[in-house]
Amino acid sequence: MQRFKVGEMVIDAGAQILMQGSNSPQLYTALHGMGLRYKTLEDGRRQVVNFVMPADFVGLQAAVMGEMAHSVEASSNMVLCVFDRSEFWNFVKSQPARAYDITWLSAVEEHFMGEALTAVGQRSAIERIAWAYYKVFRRGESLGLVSRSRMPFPFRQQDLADALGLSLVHTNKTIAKIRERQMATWENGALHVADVDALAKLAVTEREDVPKRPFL
Amino acid sequence: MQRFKVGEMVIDAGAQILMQGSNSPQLYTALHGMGLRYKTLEDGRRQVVNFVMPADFVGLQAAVMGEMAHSVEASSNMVLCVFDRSEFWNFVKSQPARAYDITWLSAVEEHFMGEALTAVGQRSAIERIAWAYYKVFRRGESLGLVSRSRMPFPFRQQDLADALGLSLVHTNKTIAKIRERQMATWENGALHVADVDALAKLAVTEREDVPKRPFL
DNA sequence: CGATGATTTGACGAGCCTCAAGGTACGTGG
DNA sequence: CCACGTACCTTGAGGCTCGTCAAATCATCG
Repeated sequence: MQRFKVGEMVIDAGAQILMQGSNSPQLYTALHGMGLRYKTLEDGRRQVVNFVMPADFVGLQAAVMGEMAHSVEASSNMVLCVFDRSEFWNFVKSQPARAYDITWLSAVEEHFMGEALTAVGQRSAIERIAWAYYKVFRRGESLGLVSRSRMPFPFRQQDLADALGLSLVHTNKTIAKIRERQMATWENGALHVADVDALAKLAVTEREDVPKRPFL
Repeated sequence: MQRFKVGEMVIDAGAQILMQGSNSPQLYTALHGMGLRYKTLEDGRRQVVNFVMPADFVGLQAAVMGEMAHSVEASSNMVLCVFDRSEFWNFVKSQPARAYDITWLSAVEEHFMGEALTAVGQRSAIERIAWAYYKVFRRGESLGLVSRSRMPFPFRQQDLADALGLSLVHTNKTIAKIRERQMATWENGALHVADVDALAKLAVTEREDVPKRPFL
């Protein structure tokens, strides 16, 4: 896989990595830092579709479907591993095992989107936030980002609001409720989870394993 | 592809095809009729994740990830083309072009889920229903199911409500509004679209092409 | 024709959104 | 070092969208 690594890219917080509708010649794997995937409607409303964490693959959609259906931007400073798309694609096409990995990635992503859809469609505000905290935290654990129940979570409340289909104000008040219940706090870009089980219960989720992702 | 066809399966309306959490040895392609994909929470809430239409592939998730993340059931009588999973998988692995198709399918599905998430997360009730109508209708067109602006849509209002994260009652009232606005009607299992452009505008969508899907 | 399931309608209340203002932290320039 | 601007978080008040409850209408079917 290293053969197709073109280089590393360092990105400042707030910078765009990929634009909705674009067809970039590069693919990336996040190495450090976190970011956002989001779609924008014509009238400006924004849906955050997922958070980008280390080991995530970025740009697959453009590679497969021709153009990106969402934008990607950095929320913290990030380091990305850069691949050349055409090279990469030839490689994948010639190696069934790799094609399988790609499908796998896509399926995992789809699986997550289904869960997110369920969260936004069915859960109340407090359940959604508990769900998001829980998901993020479990993901962080599997990536080794958690120490003493704390992990970096360098987003704004507005980002979480846009991810969960809530207003900023209501998100803020709901975060406060979860803090008061002593389940989790989120301050200064760090998420501290005091009671994972309580979170999971409030979120109405069964404790399932975080799906492994092939690392490219 | 035909080599791996094990047979055809005829299913009555209301029957389960796949269960959430199961790991069926079969894969299907829908040939006739329509169905639902949905996830259920422990407390009974249900999120309809997508509608199954002819040419849709069913069971890919279980094939790739080990088990289904959602259930699938028939809403009308259906005819499915049945494949044996293990055979199928060997075949795909040995044929890069087919592997590509599978990846493509998965990517298209992911793309749709992103749109659905955006709809449920950002749009108001009437926008969501307009969006759903619009999506379904365009999809129907591309499948040749539409004649004189009508297409079969054999679902209950409860199904649409669960797809869009709305209550049954509010869905019903919102459907009535769209009917009053003379944009579309939905009665007796058929969707009649009177003004596609008005629907698209109400839905705040740009008119994009329906992604083609490889047929297996 | 009763029984079951889907659609429809009305009344009422709650959850969430919008508007508005104030607070805090941080960086920049005078 | 302080004034000022900016970005983000916090809090309060009021109102609208949407959910819940309830019951009526309608269709299908044994």
